[in-house]
Amino acid sequence: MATHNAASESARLPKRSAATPSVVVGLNAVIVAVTDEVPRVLTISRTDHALAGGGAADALPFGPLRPEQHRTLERGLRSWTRQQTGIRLGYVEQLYTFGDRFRDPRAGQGGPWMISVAYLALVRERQLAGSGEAHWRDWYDYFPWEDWRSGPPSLISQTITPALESWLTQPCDASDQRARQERRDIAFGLHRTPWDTERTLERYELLYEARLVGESASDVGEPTPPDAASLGRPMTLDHRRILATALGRLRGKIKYRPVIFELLPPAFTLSHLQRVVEALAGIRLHKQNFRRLVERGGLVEGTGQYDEETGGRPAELFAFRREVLRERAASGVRLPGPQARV
Amino acid sequence: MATHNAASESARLPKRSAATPSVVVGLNAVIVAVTDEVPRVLTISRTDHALAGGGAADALPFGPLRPEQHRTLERGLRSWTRQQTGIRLGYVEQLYTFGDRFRDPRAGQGGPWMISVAYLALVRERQLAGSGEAHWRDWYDYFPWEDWRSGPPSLISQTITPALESWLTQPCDASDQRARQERRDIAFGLHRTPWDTERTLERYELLYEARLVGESASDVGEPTPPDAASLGRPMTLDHRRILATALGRLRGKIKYRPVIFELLPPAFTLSHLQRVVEALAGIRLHKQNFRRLVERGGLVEGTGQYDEETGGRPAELFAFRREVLRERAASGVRLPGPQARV
DNA sequence: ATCTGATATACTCAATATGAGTATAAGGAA
DNA sequence: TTCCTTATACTCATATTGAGTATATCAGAT
Repeated sequence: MATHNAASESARLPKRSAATPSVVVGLNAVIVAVTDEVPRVLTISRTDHALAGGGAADALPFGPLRPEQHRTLERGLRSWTRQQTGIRLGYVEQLYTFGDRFRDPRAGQGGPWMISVAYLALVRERQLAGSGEAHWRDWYDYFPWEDWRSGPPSLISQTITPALESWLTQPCDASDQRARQERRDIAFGLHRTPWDTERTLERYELLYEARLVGESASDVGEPTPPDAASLGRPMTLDHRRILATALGRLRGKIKYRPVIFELLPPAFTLSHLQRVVEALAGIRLHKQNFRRLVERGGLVEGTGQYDEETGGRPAELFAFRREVLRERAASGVRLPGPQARV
Repeated sequence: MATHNAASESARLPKRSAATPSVVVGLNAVIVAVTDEVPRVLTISRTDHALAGGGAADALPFGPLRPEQHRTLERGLRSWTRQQTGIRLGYVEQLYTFGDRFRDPRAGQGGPWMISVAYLALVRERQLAGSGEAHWRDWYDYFPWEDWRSGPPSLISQTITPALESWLTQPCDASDQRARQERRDIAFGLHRTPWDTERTLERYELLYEARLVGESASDVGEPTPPDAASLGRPMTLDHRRILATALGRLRGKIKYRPVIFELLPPAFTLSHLQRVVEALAGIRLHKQNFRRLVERGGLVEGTGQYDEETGGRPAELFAFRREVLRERAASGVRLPGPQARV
């Protein structure tokens, strides 16, 4: 079940090709797995010359497109990923193409421009090989404000809201202030606005714009802001922005396409399924209703086998029903609003 | 309301930058407007040297990224569009990056590789200036099987289904045959499978793979297939594939984000709104329920003014409620299943 | 004036879906 | 056995949907 672009990519000759300067295309992978109720992303720690002081920072698996080797963008991505992490990707979907913010500091203004095509990949296991610099990390290490499974994170009320308060009042223009306030309320679910699990990118971009995360300062050569340490691990360049995009996309996608099963073994209990969904969505769900949804929706079928390791009554093992791809409609896992833990 | 990447693009230096060959990045725009219940897309007719025989074919507005001029991908796109069509784009969102299928026939194997970043743009008016080769065209000219507003198109039962039947039986392997049949049924809503308005790309790709559309033959240098004339206007290279992607994405998006208002004037009647949604979705909707959905959902508010030109009882003019962006959730126009015309 | 044919808008009603439970079943450990 | 744990079944009020019917208000014909 790869992306739909397997045989569908393109190009077109420019009218004045002689004048067109070259661009380097980078391929980035956000590789996601869920184990032990923790959504993990594969990152690579290596010294980053682009950072002031040459400090180490996490990066996504990355490599430039090599037209002479890679037959397609996606193949190029798979090849780089295998080289750097040892993982053979299964489900892959294109996320977004990022293109204008960073020119490489070493290359200067005359160097080639880089755009990067980011992909989201979902994997089951977490075997790691490759260069040894690759690590699985809890993605809430990068976005601690996104995990509401134990209720609203105190980080939001303690740190983020106050810090944004001063950002709000920066512009003297009253209408700009109102616009900022509205953005903040929508993004962080303040003032009667509900928390929207999918607005991950909006939230990260707001924090970036307010100069609260590490990257926003280092991008312009300023010192690290005071709250940056509590606002998640920083990443190289804009990789955290790419990660935020991936998180939001995945949270949205599990609601209407059965991609969640790409993260699960062939047989699983309904509780296991629910815990994986909750890990990704960052909220708790009502157990009985979740079962009803998933069973009535025909997403799964019982296998007749049982998992005895649950610590209580044994749970039946279920399997994904592939026929659901035909029956369509909302063949994902619908999520209700967040639910506080009892 | 531009895309969320306004200040969010990226790059990363390759490990071995010396060895990295250059790639040319093309920018494509799918510009959509709806007038008189017809969804239209802006295309450019010009002689296409890439086609065998140098025949003319429709193309999407296109231009290569010029790093020295364009500060971002999106700005490059806006600039090319304005040059070629005279249109200043408003709402723009990135669609997909296509990358592997076509190398330019003129450039040969040694030439630069092209990838193209496609965007979807929604506009209100349809003023045209520019080079004079730009035309607004009914997008169902390109996808005649996608318009179900007058019931299931006879094209599907008369032409497509029989033609796919012979494609089905080509592979001798029985399991391949079953897989093809399932793909066909899901894509075209055959055999108790419902018609899914969003599977536009799957449908086009199926027809392409079955060598029924003009492009699939000309891409491999074969003569035009017999049914190609009835299966929609062909386009240059893979532009029709890009268009199919755009159509599917837009059909999906109007269900959960209020982008539809980008296509409407500031004040509109509910019937007008409904006709625009129907034009895009390609299906008819139940009028009373549509009103209820849109009003109860708080998407619009009455202006107190009336349109007297309806031919019946005057209709109130409504305006989009921007506050809905805060209230979120399903702030689009939900679509039920298709409904046959009476 | 009023009838006809439009379209717009209001209201009804059954079927279904959802949110939030309670009740019962089946394991292990004390 | 009792208690604790997790799994699964069932209930029920409320909200949402699909599919109508009923009424309002215009233009133009009779």
